[in-house]
Amino acid sequence: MSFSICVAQCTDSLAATMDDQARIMQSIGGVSLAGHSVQGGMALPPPHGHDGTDGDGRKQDIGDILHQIMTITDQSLDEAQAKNRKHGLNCHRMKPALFSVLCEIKEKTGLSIRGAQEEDPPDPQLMRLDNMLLAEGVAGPEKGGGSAAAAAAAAASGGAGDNSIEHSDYRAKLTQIRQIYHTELEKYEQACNEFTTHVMNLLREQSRTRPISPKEIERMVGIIHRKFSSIQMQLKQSTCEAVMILRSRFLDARRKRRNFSKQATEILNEYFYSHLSNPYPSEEAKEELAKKCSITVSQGVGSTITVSQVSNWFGNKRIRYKKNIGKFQEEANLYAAKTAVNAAHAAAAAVQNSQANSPTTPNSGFQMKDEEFQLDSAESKNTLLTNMFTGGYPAPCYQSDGRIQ
DNA sequence: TTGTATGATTATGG
DNA sequence: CCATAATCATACAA
Repeated sequence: MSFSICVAQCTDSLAATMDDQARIMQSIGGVSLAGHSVQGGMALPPPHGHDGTDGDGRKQDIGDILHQIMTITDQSLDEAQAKNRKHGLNCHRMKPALFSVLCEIKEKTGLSIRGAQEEDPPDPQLMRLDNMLLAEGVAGPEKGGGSAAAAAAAAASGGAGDNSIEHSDYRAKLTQIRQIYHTELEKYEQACNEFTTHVMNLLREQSRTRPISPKEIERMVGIIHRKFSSIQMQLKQSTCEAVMILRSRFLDARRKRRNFSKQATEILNEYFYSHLSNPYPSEEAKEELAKKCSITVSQGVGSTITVSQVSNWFGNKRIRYKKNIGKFQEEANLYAAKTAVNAAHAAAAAVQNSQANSPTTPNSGFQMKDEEFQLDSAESKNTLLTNMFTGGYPAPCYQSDGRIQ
């Protein structure tokens, strides 16, 4: 959004408003510029202390003055040109009288103008935008905003609180948006003030020639402020859009799956199968696993792995292992062998042995929560074969109460 | 192109 | 809040 355009818009409409005023004065004042007639109700007051002998000439006189005033208004007070005429006007003997007349007219017309647009209910959309910006941490206080945004993002993503990489990325972008928003807002504020002062000066200047009540200046200021706040609303709107886009991209990125590296999977599997009887790593264990996975992957292409990802992995692994132990048997044996090697530093012969029928071979089942999850050793040995024939799952025997036999 | 593997999300329960 | 189960959506192999 171009700032200068906004100002231009504002200026335009302001000019239009002033134009309107001039027109209103012209039409309501009921004075034809030729000075031929003065309409009924709005008749000019009789000149003080004078009889009407030279009425025609005076009417002409007044008409001239009015004409000059109108011209000044219409010409927006071109300084150099109008100075002399203005001076002349100000010193004119009829000036005070005319001024009071104009004031009176103004008083009457001003009421209807003011009455027409007094109501100014807080725009519901603006409030919505404000609320959203506040909630997203764009409009809030300085550093609290960042954490508020993080909290909002965490809440939106289901509470996975600590995937720092993507989070910091998100936060950085949000901060950027935030900064832009604030600088723009400040610019608008400043421009609004400048413009208001300018207009007020202008009006004050004009008020020496034509009657402008403080109420009217107030009204004008109100108009300007409304204009600027509508511009601000555009800014807020586009900021909201930016935040939404950022967030959806953030969530999309999270949703977009990237497989873990070979090493990471290996580490996780190692832990899983070596703790098969209780595959629930503690918080610390998860942290350690996440760190280990991230380290081994750091020189590669993959991203780092977070604690919540480790949790996801174990959650998926448990359920999938449980659902089809047969499918994981080979893998289980492999990792069992691996851990055996790692733990005991055994000789190659020992490895062969353990692969065949070591006690560490995970056919002993594990405890899932409260449910006992046991597999018959006979069945276990035949699973691969079973799969080859059935091509499907070896019928996990769910009982009516949901337990697995 | 299709089926499977897999990481992430959602719904539900304690 | 954590676990399971179901489901989504993509990566990847065949």
